[in-house]
Amino acid sequence: MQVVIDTIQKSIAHLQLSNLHTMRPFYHPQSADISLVGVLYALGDPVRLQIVQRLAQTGELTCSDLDCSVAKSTMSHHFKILRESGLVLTRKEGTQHINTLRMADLDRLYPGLLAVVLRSTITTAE
Amino acid sequence: MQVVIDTIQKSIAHLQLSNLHTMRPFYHPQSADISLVGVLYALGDPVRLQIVQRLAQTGELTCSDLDCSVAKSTMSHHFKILRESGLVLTRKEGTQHINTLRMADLDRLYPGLLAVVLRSTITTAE
DNA sequence: TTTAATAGTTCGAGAATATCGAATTATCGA
DNA sequence: TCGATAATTCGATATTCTCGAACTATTAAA
Repeated sequence: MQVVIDTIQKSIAHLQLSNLHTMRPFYHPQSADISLVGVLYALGDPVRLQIVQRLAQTGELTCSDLDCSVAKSTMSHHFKILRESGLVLTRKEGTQHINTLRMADLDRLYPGLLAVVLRSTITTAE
Repeated sequence: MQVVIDTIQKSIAHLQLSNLHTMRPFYHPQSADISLVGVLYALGDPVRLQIVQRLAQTGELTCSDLDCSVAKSTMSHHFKILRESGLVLTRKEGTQHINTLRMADLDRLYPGLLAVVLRSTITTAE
């Protein structure tokens, strides 16, 4: 999956130049480049699913807002995958990175998907 | 994810005894044991997503009904994951294993999920 | 009843990905 | 400037994926 994403990113790298002026430090796919399989892949992990569910509740989250049963570096990795799959937007604010759900994009691309995921808000994060 | 599934399977193994008389050769989770994260994990692979999409179109599929760009053993592996996540039911018929979508179970557990997945039937199987 | 053919699984090795702790970068405040 | 905080990157180990080869099971033919 990662090799797939890498390939996609490389092939559309020139399109991302238009985002430079916004100074987002990380790669974020444009709406048109958010693939269903990539989103499902990102959601198919207990930790990441929980992140998304809590993001929907709280609106914003930083890496360390969670009671991390996993290491900090692993958390960073999970947020990277959420970001690069198009689920999450990360912006810098001081020393912390604030993440928000890309609700609008996702609802337009895959209407109902997040709704299903958020409906079962039982923390099935085993 | 696999370690998670293994743990679940082990912990509920005794419950599966009630299915013995149906002579299904493989592990199939009972409806109550189909987890959202497991389903999303199963769907988060290009090959498996395509399998599910084609299953919805054709109703039934065997391992070799697909133009496999992947090896036969890999295909078997993918069907195993679809089966053990609860997405697919596999029954033996002669020498072949016939797979069907567990539509009813999934629609009841996660209404709308398959609909979203099947709506984007553009074969985005990269 | 052998023999061969078909469908699928299992096994072992190498490639890819995940997880962790340690080291590094970046920003803010004293 | 010097720490403190937040998060990423790096290197090593562990898990998972993919493949071809070998194996099992079932059907059909000889």
